Amino acid sequence: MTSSTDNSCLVTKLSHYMTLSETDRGHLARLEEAEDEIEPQTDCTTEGDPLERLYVVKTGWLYSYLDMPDGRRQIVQLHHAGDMVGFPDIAFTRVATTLRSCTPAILCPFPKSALSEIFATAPRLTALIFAIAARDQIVLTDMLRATGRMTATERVANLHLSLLTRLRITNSRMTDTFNLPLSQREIGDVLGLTNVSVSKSTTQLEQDGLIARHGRQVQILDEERLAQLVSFDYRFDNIDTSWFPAY
Amino acid sequence: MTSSTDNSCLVTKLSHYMTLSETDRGHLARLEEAEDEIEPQTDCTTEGDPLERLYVVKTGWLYSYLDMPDGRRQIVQLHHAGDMVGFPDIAFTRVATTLRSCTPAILCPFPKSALSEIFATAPRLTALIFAIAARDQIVLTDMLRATGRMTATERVANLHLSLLTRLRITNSRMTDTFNLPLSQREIGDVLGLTNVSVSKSTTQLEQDGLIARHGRQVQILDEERLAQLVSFDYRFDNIDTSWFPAY
DNA sequence: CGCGCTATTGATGCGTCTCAAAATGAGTGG
DNA sequence: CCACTCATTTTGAGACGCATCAATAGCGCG
Repeated sequence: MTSSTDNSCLVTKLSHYMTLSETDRGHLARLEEAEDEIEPQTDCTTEGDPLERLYVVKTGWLYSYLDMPDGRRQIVQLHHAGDMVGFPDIAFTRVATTLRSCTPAILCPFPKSALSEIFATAPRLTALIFAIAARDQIVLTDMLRATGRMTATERVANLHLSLLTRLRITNSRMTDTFNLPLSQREIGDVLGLTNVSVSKSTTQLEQDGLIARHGRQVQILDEERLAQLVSFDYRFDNIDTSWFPAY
Repeated sequence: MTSSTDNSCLVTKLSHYMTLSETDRGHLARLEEAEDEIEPQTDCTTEGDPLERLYVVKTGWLYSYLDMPDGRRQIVQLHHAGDMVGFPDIAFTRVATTLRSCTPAILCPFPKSALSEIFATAPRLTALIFAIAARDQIVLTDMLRATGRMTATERVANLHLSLLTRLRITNSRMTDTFNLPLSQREIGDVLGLTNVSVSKSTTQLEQDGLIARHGRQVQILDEERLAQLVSFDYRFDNIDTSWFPAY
C-alpha cells in the first residue's frame, strides 16, 4: 500500500496529456490509496450491484461485460494499467456492467465522492478527466462501427490495431509487438463473434502476412495495410487541452 | 434568437435530475445563445472536420454516424431535444463522427471554452454534465450489446424500448406511443442491419402483437413482453446525485 | 505422464445480405 | 381531383458468412 506518486501509472498516463500540478498529483494519489489484489478470471463487481466505488487499474488487464439471460455475453470495454474504471456507472446507483480480470491485477478502489472533490477544487484536472471519459466513448463508437458493419476478419484486424495504438500511449518504446492475454472466446465476446470465427479470422490474417503470433505475443507485420483494411483512424496520439481551464 | 431560460429544453431536461440554481441556469442559457436552423437530411459537421463547437439540440432529431469507405455506415448516437452533442469529440481537435439531421432541427452551437468556464466555476453543474455524458456512454454499451449479441428482431425490439424510455424522461405524459422519424435504412444503420431486415423484423414484431404502426407513429402494445425478449434494463429514470458537490 | 483448457479444423445449418421487383405513400403540378 | 414522380416499404428468391456442432490437436501445469 502506497500513495507516493512515483509509481502511479495513473499519473504517468495523465501526464502524457497534460502537465500535472502538485495539487493535481495529490488528488490523483488519493485515488490510489487503497489497493485490491485480484486473481485472474474473477468478477470484481457484478451487473446490478449497488455502486460503491470506482477503480484505478494499477496493473493487469480487465474487461467490463454485459450478459444476456441465455448465456450470450458482450464485452464492452477493455481496461489496462492507468485506466479509470466505472465512469459510465457514476450516473446511477447500480453498476451497469460486470468487471472481470483476465490477468492477475491490482485495483485501487475509490468512492464517487473523491471525484466530487476534484470537481469542486481542480477544474483543470476535471477537464482532463472529462476528456479521458470522452476518449473512452470514442473507443466505444469505434467498437460499435466494427461490430455493426465489419466482417469477422476486419473486426479482428481492427481490434489488434486498436490495442496497439492504445498500448503505445503509455509504452512509448513499444513498436509492433504486444501481449494479448485474452482467450479467443473472450475476443469473440468483444467483437460479437464466436471463438471459432476468431480462430479462423486470426489464422487468415496470419496467412495474409498481416500479423504473426508467438504464444500470446502478437506482432503487427503490416500496420499500414491493416489500417487501410478497416480504415483505421489514429486519434489517440494526443488530447486537445487548449480549451482547459487555466488552473 | 433567445436566451431566456423559460423555453430552454436543456434546462428542462437537466432539471429533471437536479435542482438547478440561478447561476446554473445562467450558465446553461449561455450555451443556447446562438441558434442554427437545420434542414432535414443535412450534415452539420463532417467526420474529420476541425472541431470548433459543441451543440445543444433545441428541437428535432439528429444522429451521429461513422462511414466506411465502401459506403457502409454506422449510426452511433441518436440526439433529441435537450441533448448535448459532441462530448465524445471534446478530447480531440477533429470531430470523430458526422452529425446529421433527420427532421428539421434547431441547434445551439457553443465553443468548448464555455464548458471550461462551467468546470471552473460550477462544480455541481459539472458533476451533472459529467453524469449525463456517463449516461450517453451507457446507451452506447447497450447498443453494443444489441449489435453484437442479438438477432435482427431483438435489435429492433430493443431500439423501440430504448427510444420509448428515453423520450419518456422529458415527456412525462407520453405512455406507449411515439413518433419515429427514421427510415428503415437509417434504423438499419443504427442496428447494423439492412433496410430489408429491418422491414421484416418490424413486420414480425407487429404480427406478434408487440407493437403497432400508424404512419411514423409507433405504439408499444406489450412493453413487458418486449422488455423480457431483450432483457431490457430500465436505468434512465433518475440519476444518482448523492455524491455531487454541494454548490 | 495425464489432466484440463484453449485453439484448430471440417461439415452442416441458419440468419442475414444481396438483388430485384412490386406495392405503398408523400409531394407536385396539371 | 387526378396523374405523375420519387422515396420508402414490402415481398420473394438465392447466395454467403458466421454459428453451431463435433472431433482433433496443442499447450500449460500439477
